[in-house]
Amino acid sequence: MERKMTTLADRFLKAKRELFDILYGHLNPMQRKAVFTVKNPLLILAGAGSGKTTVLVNRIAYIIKFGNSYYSDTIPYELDLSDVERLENAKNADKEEIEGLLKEYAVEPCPPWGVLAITFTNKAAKEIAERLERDLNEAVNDIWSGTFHSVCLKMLRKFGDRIGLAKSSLTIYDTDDTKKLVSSCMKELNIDEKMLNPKLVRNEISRAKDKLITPEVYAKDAFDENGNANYRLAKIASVYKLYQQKLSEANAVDFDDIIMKTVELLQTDEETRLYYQRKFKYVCIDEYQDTNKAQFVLASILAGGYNNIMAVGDDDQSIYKFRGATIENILNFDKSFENVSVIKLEQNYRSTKHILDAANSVIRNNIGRKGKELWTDKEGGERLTLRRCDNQIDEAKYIINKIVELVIKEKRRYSDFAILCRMNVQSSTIENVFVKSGVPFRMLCGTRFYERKEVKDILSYLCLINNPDDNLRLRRIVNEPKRKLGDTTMNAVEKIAVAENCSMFTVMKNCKNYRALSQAQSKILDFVYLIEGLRKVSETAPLNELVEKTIRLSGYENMLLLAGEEEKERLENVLQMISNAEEYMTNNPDGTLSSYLEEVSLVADIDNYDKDADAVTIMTVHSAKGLEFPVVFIPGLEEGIFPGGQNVIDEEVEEERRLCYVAITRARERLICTHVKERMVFGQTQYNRISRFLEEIPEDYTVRELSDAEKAANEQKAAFKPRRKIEFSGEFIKKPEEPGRQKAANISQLSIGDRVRHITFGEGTLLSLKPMGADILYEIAFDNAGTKKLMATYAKPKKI
DNA sequence: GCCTCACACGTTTTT
DNA sequence: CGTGTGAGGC
Repeated sequence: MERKMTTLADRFLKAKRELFDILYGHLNPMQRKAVFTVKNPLLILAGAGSGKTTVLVNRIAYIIKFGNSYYSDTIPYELDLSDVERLENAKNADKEEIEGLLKEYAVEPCPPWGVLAITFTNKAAKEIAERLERDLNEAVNDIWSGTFHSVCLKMLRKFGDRIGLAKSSLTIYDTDDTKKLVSSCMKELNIDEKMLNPKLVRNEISRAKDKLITPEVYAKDAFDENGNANYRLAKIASVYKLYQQKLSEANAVDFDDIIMKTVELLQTDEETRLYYQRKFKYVCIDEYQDTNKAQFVLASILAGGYNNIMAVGDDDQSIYKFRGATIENILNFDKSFENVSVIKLEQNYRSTKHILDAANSVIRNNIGRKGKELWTDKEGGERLTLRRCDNQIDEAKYIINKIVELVIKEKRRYSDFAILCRMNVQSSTIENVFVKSGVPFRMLCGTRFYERKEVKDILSYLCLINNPDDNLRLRRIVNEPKRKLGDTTMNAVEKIAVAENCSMFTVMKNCKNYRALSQAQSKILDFVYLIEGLRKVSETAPLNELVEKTIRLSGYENMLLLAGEEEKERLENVLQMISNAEEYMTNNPDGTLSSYLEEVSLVADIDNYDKDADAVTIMTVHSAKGLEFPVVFIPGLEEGIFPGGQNVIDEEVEEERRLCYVAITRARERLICTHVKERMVFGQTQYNRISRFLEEIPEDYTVRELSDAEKAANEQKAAFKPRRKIEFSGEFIKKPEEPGRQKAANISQLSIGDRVRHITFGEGTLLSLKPMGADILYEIAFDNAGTKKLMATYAKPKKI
């Protein structure tokens, strides 16, 4: 009897799994494994173009529809032969029928509200939501999916009062606001901005928050073990403390606080923590390589209930280190959680073999990586095109001519092309040439709508109406348009506010009580009445009316009208805000002023990214992540541009190389790389040598296209030395046959364990060496300067 | 309090 | 080479 049951159960499980494989037949075996592995922590290392989003979306849908059916051995206890036969006979049924059948036998399907899906950008969040909706219909609405910041804010809105945040009038400060706040803190502390760059301080504070370092801990860290203060760190610590105090007085949070405060909430308030740990049965995180420490801690707490955490990422595409992302999160995933499975997705469905081989040969030169090799079953394809131009105007012209050529020869659309720049400055030359050429294009790197001064001004009014304690926004607009409320008056107001421990707006409201304000009294009250009046409007009128009244009654519109032609664009932008507000009301009937402000500060790409327009796309490599194009141009492949600026020297180059990898892997069919002989940067002409990244790509994958002048020069040379034609015409740098290795071997006179002396860091011991491109990367433990990674040609350490 | 001129500075970007 | 900011004059 028992034996018969086992057989029946085996047949049942086998038939069920076969049906799942049919249902998910559009995925490859590795992708399917990733979808079906839902219990315990899972790390998916997904290379570029390997179907990462498809896996993520299918996995979430699978969890909701089928729970843990595939790998679960659970069988329905009333199972009989007819069940098994039903499954076995369904093999040839259509997918809808199979799905319905499998749902009947689902093991612990998860309700949508039990799933948390976190992404980095709104773009990604939107894409995932859209693709899920196709599969799950209205069930998507219950899934918590969004960016780290939107998810955290949702929690703070609900439970923020438990850590002392007023929930209703919570204000979000963007990067621009925080810069201003840091500056004003430094002024108050009498720290000379020439001695300590406020931008650096802001960055430092932001990095500290990424690592969950509080002002108190930061202040402690400013002292070494002997109790001596590091002057610089101590100064920054004092700014950090005051900065945080001012944020809290204004009931404001910056972007980093949104994460850090949520962690604080979950760590200190057990009830909240248990509530979310019980709620979220499955936690999924996209772009895991870009997470920082705070986000890692947050994710581990949220997943702490069921331990079903999944992270998708690609260590080779980590390009936000400068913003606090730690690649260690992905490298240490298996150590951070228990019972971890790791699945690698290495089959690329996007690019041709030549493009992939080129990408692989570049990224291979990085040391700190999990090691992954993309492959494709597509053969060959076009080789990469390399082209050297005289200057950046010539470069832009070449690109446009090439586009026109391919449009005619290969019948391509303009929207097939993308130009990926390392720096925004590169795009302005290209833009100018495009305008003249008449080829349609769109720039995706200019100033965004909500970052424009006039738009931020109007938003500041709205913020102040929403939260009168917001001193920063008050100061921004109190004299914009001019109301004769300049620095003298406002400094007086600020002084009183500090003394009375209240907000500046409160002081202004009670200005009759302060003799120091008697002269400006009527002007101050005019402003107070304006804001209070608009506050009343906000309580009853719809949002678009409030925006309109704000623009009119504040005198802002008049100011722009009087400025005439010069400010026409600003006026249009301001008026655009009225229709934006109207649109928001249509999409969010229950929307309030504060929810609108939240959306605006968290959602940056309401931008006019018109997907359907037939135009060439110009953007930075950073913003191209996650996108793909049939034809990609990478201009400016020169040392000093790409790899750029200060990042040419040490380990920073690895991030640049990942960036290059991202750029290359955006291309589906064609990749065209250009570099120039001379480039004007900041009014000075640079003569940069060709990028090391291009030298890392073997010649087999590339074709060098010559300009007419170069062809002529070559023919002349050929007449004398027909056998020794220089392939890289005019180039004096020879490419090693196997990139890097040979030349590297020549420089390397050091071996591991050697004692070395460096010109700035002093003496140390060589820990490791690694050939990189045409150079060697040394890791040296210096006796007095810590462990550093240095390039042999730049650092020139000497053996002692 | 406002305007103008000189000087400084100038990667990458999402939230 | 541009742009934006800040100090100093009016």
